[in-house]
Amino acid sequence: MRRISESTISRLSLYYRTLETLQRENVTTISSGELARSNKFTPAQVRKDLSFFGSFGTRGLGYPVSELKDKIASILGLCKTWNVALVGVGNVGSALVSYKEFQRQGFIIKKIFDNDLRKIGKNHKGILVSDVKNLNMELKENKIEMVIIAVPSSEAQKVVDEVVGAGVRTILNFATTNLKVPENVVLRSVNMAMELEHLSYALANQKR
Amino acid sequence: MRRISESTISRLSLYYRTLETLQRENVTTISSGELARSNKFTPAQVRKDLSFFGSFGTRGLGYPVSELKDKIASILGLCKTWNVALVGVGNVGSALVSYKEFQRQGFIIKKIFDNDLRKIGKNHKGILVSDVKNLNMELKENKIEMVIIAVPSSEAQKVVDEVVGAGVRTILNFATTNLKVPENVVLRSVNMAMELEHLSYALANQKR
DNA sequence: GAATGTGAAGGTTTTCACAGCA
DNA sequence: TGCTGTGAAAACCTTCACATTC
Repeated sequence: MRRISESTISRLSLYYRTLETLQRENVTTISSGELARSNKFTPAQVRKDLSFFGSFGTRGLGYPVSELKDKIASILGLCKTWNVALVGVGNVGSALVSYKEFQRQGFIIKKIFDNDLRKIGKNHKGILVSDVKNLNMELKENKIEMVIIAVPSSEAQKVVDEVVGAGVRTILNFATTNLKVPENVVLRSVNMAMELEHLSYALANQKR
Repeated sequence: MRRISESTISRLSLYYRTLETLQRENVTTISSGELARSNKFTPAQVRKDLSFFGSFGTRGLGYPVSELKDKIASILGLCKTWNVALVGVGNVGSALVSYKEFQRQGFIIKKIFDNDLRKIGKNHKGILVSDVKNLNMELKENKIEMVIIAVPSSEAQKVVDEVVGAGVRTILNFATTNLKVPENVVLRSVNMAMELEHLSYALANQKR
């Protein structure tokens, strides 16, 4: 299969969300045009995106909401569950543990790590906080497939290196740093600073 | 000026971060090649990006670190400060208030709104929490330029409509919904669910 | 000699436009 | 008739390559 672009995946996420809503409203069929409108894309875009994965629609009619939703779920890997570990239980880490979307998407937080002695050994919303010193060993033992980095920027690269060393190949990063990972590791960063800079640019260049 | 692409703005953010580091290390000059290497871009890309805004380098030498940093800051609007309001002080909102990067980028949280009577009227890290009922009036009175939406998804569109109604044209959204805004409003969403779906896709399609 | 700044070339993504099917 | 699925065209973004400048 041809390599699928990042933007296509992002849009699939959005289609998925729209389809969830439609399903709740008992809509059974939707056209590329309507699906496009609710996300400000073009109908052709929607059809192209979907066409990379097969043909799910009926000519003259549109797409079956529930089937398409399931199909996208399977493309995005939302049917499976993944073993996740969180490193760092500060403000961000803490918010993440209570973030329901996580579970809903099949990301199960199995382990939490921190370096703060006051936190280690205690329970955090039902999950025991382990010493970050045992990271490597425990990641392997618990078959962790993804790690969330929510430590201060200054520590982030060190943690990433250990995580990669333990064989984890998918990382979600919340630190504001340029992290280096080998080719075969997927790293996505939720870079608030960058979002802010986009907004700042928009604000500064707004037509009045 | 030709419209600047989103990706160029994202990269400027990253260059900016690199330049900050270099300045701390007392490096005075940097070539497009070095700037590229530290972010996994190409030298040509760096030069193109910068060329949209002027010519800041010296042929045969490179770019002056401190000047280039300031120049990018001014492009991204980081020299100015913006009046910001936060709507919703749950897990996310709360984490945002303590997020230092915010202030550093010139986003000053002037107002916090919530609909929870237990929170209204109380102080939250030095900022008084107001009733979301007074949103429209208070946004105008305080000359708020940007609003952060950190309310449950079900409420988000309602809040956005009010915010837009009050004349705010820049919104940072943390709710997991497709929000609708008029053409002239800049909306950026920090969509965790989307990030997760990218990772989920990566995990599901990882070559073993 | 070394590195910028930039047209032109090369890629990738998006949109167009229409054949094909319900 | 109405809407999908898809090659082809257009738009957009990235890289190349070199003239230009220090």
